[in-house]
Amino acid sequence: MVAKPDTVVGANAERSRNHNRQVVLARVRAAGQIGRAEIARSSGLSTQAVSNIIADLLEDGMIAEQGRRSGVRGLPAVQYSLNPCGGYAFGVEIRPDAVFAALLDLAGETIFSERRTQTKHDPESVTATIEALKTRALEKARVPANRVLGAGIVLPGPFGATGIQGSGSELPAWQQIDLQTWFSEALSLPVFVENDANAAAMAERVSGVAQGLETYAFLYFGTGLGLGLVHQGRLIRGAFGNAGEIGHIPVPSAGKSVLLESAVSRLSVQRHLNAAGLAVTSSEDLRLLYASNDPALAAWLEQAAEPLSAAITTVENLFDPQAIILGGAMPDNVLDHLIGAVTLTDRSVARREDRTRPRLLRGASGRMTATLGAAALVINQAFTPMIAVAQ
Amino acid sequence: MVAKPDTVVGANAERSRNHNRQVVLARVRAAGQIGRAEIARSSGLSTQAVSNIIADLLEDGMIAEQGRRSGVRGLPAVQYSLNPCGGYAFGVEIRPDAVFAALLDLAGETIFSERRTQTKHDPESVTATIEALKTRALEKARVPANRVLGAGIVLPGPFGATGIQGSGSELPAWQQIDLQTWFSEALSLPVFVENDANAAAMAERVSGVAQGLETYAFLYFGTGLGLGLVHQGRLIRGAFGNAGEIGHIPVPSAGKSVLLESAVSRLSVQRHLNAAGLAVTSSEDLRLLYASNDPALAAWLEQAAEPLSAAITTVENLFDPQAIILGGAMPDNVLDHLIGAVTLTDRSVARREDRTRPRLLRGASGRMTATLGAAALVINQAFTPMIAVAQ
DNA sequence: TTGATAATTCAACACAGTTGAGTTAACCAC
DNA sequence: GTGGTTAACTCAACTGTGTTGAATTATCAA
Repeated sequence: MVAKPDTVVGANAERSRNHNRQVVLARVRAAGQIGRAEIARSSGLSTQAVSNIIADLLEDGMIAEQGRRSGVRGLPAVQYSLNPCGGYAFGVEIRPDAVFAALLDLAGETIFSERRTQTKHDPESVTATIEALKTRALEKARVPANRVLGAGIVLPGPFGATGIQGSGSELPAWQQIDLQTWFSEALSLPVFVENDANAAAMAERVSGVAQGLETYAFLYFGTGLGLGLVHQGRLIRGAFGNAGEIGHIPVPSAGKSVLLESAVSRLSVQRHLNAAGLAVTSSEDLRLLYASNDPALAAWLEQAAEPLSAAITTVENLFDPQAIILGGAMPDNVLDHLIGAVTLTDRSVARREDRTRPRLLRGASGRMTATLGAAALVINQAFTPMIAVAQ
Repeated sequence: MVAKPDTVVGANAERSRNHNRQVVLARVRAAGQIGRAEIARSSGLSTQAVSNIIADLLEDGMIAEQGRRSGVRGLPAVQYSLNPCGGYAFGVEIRPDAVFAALLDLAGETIFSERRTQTKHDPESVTATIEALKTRALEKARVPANRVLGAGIVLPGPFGATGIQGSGSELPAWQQIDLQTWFSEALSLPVFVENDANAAAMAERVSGVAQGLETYAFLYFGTGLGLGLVHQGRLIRGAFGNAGEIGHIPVPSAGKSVLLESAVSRLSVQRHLNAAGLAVTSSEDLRLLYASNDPALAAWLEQAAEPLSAAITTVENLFDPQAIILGGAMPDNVLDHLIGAVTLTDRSVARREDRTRPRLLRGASGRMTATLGAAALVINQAFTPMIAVAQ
């Protein structure tokens, strides 16, 4: 994030109402179908208050009536559920060579996505592409502009004090820019800026395998290796917005200590395969290579197991998540192999009797994870009540 | 924590007011001295609202008037500051052999502390000791019972679904108990239950070296080795309340991968010294041993540097804290040595130009850290606005 | 001395949630 | 079926809390 720390502010009528709308919306979303009285019970609001808010949300098209529930005594409760077309989120992922965009509805469904190659890297050119993509998305999906709740912008971290942080970036002009303000003005929308791993984590929560999870971690294969940490439905960004740089942690590998990234990452596997004379550029290449039982890839996977296991153990014990998700720029079959190859130690707080879910999951969103995640930031925000958060 | 997840609830007049009181109180505390208009500006409330709340807080004795500020144009602002005797927090640490208790005032000053040896370990006996300690604390410090804001109870984690989790604990009876309810009834106070590392982290925030920090980590030498994670002023507990089990992470040590706890912990140093024929039981023993340049201790410190450095690097990169604090059951000279021996890598998100603080700090609260932390949980809570948090 | 500046208060007001009584529609037992 | 029970829901009066804008006050600066 752009080091603009969330700031707690005071409550007033307007902010309270907003907060309560989000509380109600979150309950509707979590339940799928729910009646007003039940929302009231679980939210600490009176039925009357919930009734008023529900009327509001209905009028705004955010929810829809679903008939009455029967089978129990008493007046059957009118059920409500999310209205997917009640709001949309625009997501953008800026990569070195291209810009990806996606439009999601409230339910997290992708209703538009597109990739644009990007040769010019100055802020103005990239922004122009993004504006064009926004226009096109709304047109193709026939979504009125005022239904768009916000835009998420994803770019590889880590971030500096304001813009993107140096470290070999070819984009010095970006470093001077307050990204949130910049894009907010360009798109006339509330904007959320995030790194790829964090966004990917949110993507899984909004439409992937992390639905219903509140506390989990996402190990993201991207440029490097990142970890998105979600705690009680909120991203953990650290003091300077650079939490989750898991690629930089030391892990054991065949009797030596190495950086995780050097043993387990997209770059690592590519180097390894190159050394074996194999040119691999896309995830599809990797998928086919794995399917053909390539020995060089098998060797890489073999060496990756130990450091990856160590990293997983570390995350489990430091963060105690409900699950750890693996995803990003790796084909599903490779991810599945890695998940199978990880040694889960018993000496972990994640080892418990009352567990109902696997400790490791494969991400559902594939190659577009981070782009969907950009939009997911907006969706998630619509369901995350929090009085306060300046700007 | 006792796996009772914080739940966001709806806002109403009463909860909003409470929230706002805490927002104002937090501003007063952070500033030391501050006027109403300034609070209003920084909190998003109107001056009038702040005025009303300040009047409330004054009446409750939580703050005190401090004269007017001059030197600028306009009506001089009346300054307010915390009134230390406006509220007190009772903290209890339950150890296998003893019970520690402390009473802190609002400013975080310790105004009472005591240790009681505990031979009986059943819930009733321990609770009786705690009740006795509470009575004695209030008497000795001349604090009226209604000024006590709450009690913090600290016991070594990890916790199970309800009570303490097994793992060799001699206290099976505790496992069936909902600790928060149990102690809340016994002490007639709001109660916060936490593990030692988390409590220790809070102690530093309320009266130690973490004052003013919002996001940091505390490496706690206790029974094992724990990590208290504070993110934006709130503890990170993980999904099941067992985040921070850093003792279980694999780290490199002389070409092998070991668990951090086995190389860096109180138990580890004791075993090492025992093997060298040295009997060490207290921190004071260790302090003297270090002061006398004992070669066995030096050897232990030597071997601890590599694994500890790896752990520090891991925490920095996963969590991106403002600082990492070392403390707990180790004498200051040993902690200082360890801090000096850690290799801080440049390949860390913690390496930044705009840094004003050391990356590593020594905890200020010594041996009582966790006990003070128990009380600090209460104090911190009084300054942490959050609409919602069921029970 | 006078004007500018900024904190503070006052009083009317608006907003949102609460309360308690009353209504409605289903289930259940006879 | 009939009538009692249950629980969701609505209505209308009410309450608590923050906001607004004008008036007041105290200091600085020219």
